[in-house]
Amino acid sequence: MIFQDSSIDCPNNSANGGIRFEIFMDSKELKDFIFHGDKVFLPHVSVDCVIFGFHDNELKVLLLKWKEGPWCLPGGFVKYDESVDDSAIRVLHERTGLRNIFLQQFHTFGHPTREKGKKTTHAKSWISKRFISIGYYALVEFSKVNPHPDMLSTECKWWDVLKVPTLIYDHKQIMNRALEAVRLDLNDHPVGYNLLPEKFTMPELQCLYETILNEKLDRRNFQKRILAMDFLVKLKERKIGGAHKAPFLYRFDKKKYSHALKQGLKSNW
Amino acid sequence: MIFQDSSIDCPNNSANGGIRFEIFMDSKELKDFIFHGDKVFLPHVSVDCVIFGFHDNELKVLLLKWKEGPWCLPGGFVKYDESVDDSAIRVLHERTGLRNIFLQQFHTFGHPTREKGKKTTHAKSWISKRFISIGYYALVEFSKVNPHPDMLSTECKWWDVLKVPTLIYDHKQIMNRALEAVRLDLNDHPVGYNLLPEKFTMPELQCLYETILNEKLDRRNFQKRILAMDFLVKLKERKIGGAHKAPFLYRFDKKKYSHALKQGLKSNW
DNA sequence: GCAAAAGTGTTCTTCTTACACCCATGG
DNA sequence: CCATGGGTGTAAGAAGAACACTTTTGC
Repeated sequence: MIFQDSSIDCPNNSANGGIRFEIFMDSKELKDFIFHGDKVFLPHVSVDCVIFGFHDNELKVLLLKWKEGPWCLPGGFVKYDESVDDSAIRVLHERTGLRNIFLQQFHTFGHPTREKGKKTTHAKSWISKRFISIGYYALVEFSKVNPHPDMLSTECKWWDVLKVPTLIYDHKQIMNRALEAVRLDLNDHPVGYNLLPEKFTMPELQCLYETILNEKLDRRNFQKRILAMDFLVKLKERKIGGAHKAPFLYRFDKKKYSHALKQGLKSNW
Repeated sequence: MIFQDSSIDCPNNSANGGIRFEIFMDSKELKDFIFHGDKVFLPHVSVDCVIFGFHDNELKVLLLKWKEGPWCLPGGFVKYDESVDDSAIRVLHERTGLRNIFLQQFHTFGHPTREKGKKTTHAKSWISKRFISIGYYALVEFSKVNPHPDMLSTECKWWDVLKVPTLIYDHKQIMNRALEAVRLDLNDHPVGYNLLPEKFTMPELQCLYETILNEKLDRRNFQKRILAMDFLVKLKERKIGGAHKAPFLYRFDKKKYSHALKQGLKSNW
């Protein structure tokens, strides 16, 4: 897994202050990109990011809508001197404004017909050629994201993973594969730090797990198991305001959480 | 995982009859490859294969030795109309003579300095440029392999994974990552079909697992657990000729084995 | 006061681990 | 005959699954 610094903290994520969206805004830059992008980016290699968030008890995925076109995953290209991981980090920052995101490479998609129906209006451009795409998934805190379309898109918004529309090329497969990867990773890595607010309740955490797994879990067993993993701190406070009995708040123990992330856990949901 | 046809059987693997090693043999072809390979292959993308075999109670890995150079993993490039998986399949066939091999993509390596010390005798050639490499591992039956160097190499031979020499670039890391991937896959996939002869004994299978995991396992518990997975068939015969009590022979139940491969198992070694 | 959600422990079952004795074979 | 490896089963411990009652709150 990748963290953009050694801490799991995200000190620069709050609000949008100081974030430079390094994207091309006008059509001159778009033309430059299409006709001269190969001066900057490696040909034939792209990065696609499946960005997951959690909101309203739904697992969300951030999608872009192409101008007069279908929806797709946020993606990008690899600069000549940039690592592939850094490309994914850059894409994530450009689309969400976030840094220090939990990012994981899960598969590389390289079938020659994966971009079926690719339009060839600029057939000679590097961009109309075949691309091999390296898939990453990210887990981000929904409320901190400022969705931002790229120069090819008009819209950038969250979709419920259960209701995503038709996606371009093989992007639906990529998304499903990312989901599988997240579910598998749930077995040996703690999840939640980047998906939940700082303080959260046990039922909220359980709902997150249930949503990712798309399956109901037993309340008592869930609590026992999560607490046994020993990376939560139970707070004195309860969440007030909701109907019904006020649940306790918890937060992650950053140190233990990081350790569990690196170390791995033995658990099967 | 990838099988080159729907069966896990390897009917074409025995001996070398009819295998066409599609490699370049003389220096004209080598020159063609260096200066015009980019007409055939995608630039900047390569495939590296970590080919594991099992022999003499050792986990082996197939390595190539470059002319006047270090050892490296067998690798190759992706043809313009070829899927990345097929490139790996092609590399495997060219180096081992085998088809229908168990092949698994495990990670893509894309750091810009991963090929540290890359020689630039043909600095203008596509081949001296930066490459992003897609890692595959393969599990093959040692005795059926006919190691075959490629046009850049003088030697192709098996090494004990515990004794591999210094490898070029980041190939040692790639190998170690492949080992991790195999060990993880051991948790939810049966292993052995492509590593052991058709008939084998329980101690042999256990030795395979112990070698992969680099850890001793309890004889009785191993047997219970493996048999509970229900993809072995116990034969009436025993293995004769060895010293000591003759152990029973087993074979894989092809149907159940394939099913377990697709379905996954729940097990933690 | 009632419906809906949250707090909390115990039992049963299953899986995992640890462990020992007898048997066959070659030298 | 003995050293070595192989065949086999059981008992204890750990982990997972199933499960119920009481409390709090808003309406």
